[in-house]
Amino acid sequence: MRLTVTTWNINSIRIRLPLIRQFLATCRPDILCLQEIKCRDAEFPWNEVRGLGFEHVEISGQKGYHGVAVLSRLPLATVEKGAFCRHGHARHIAVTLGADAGTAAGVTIHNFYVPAGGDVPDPALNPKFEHKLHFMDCMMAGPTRLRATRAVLVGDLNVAPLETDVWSHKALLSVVSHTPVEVDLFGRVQAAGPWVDAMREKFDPAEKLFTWWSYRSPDWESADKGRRLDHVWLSPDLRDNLEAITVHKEARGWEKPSDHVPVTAVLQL
DNA sequence: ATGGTTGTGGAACAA
Repeated sequence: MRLTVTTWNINSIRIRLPLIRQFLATCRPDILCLQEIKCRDAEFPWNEVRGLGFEHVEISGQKGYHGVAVLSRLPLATVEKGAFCRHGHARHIAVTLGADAGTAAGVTIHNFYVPAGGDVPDPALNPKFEHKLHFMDCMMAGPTRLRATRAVLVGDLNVAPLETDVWSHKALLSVVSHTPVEVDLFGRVQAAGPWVDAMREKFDPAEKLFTWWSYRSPDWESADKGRRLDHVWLSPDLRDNLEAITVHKEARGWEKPSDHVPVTAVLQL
């Protein structure tokens, strides 16, 4: 069977429902992982989301900020949330597909929203940056250490690791998301799985590849000062099951867009 | 070096 997984930082699910509908008109993933839903569980548009065809919905929400959700057409067996974050932010949810999910049964999907880290790239001066590093430390080696077998890890990881993951490597060396300390730690988190960078399996690492363009640039497309902050990682046993990756860049140009675009992985299981 | 925009919630904060 084919398993299709999309990750999308939606930047408020309540005002972005029309955009999700627009996306689903051309791409109908089995699993849609959302970040920055920005609502409490009770404020989540449950009925609308079920109306979109996702019968199985798990969310970790909080008031106003952050928040992650997994929307699934396939049955889920287990759900975990709340790990990795010292401050109790809603930044992670993991699901395992149920025994009745065909050959995808037992696959685990981690959905992450790693802290952005503020503006100053110095953990001694900026608590948000220190928290970002701590969060990644927990992903790598914490008590809730990830087990990378039959697993997919997606989300807004808020790090652009490669020189080609930013519009200008030189210009962004001291900009949070692309600093050497973050990139180094990001690499160690990836190696700890170990995890396969699925996007770079399909897109030449020598080519620029972005998933986010700031709102603060009205001419985002012509300026093209993007970054690859959103990621799809696979456990190594699933590397050969990866059929395709799509970066839905067109979504950045839709009406009232998120600043992030969806990324979709197709696995043949 | 600065400022540029968006969302929540109704000021200030996060991104």
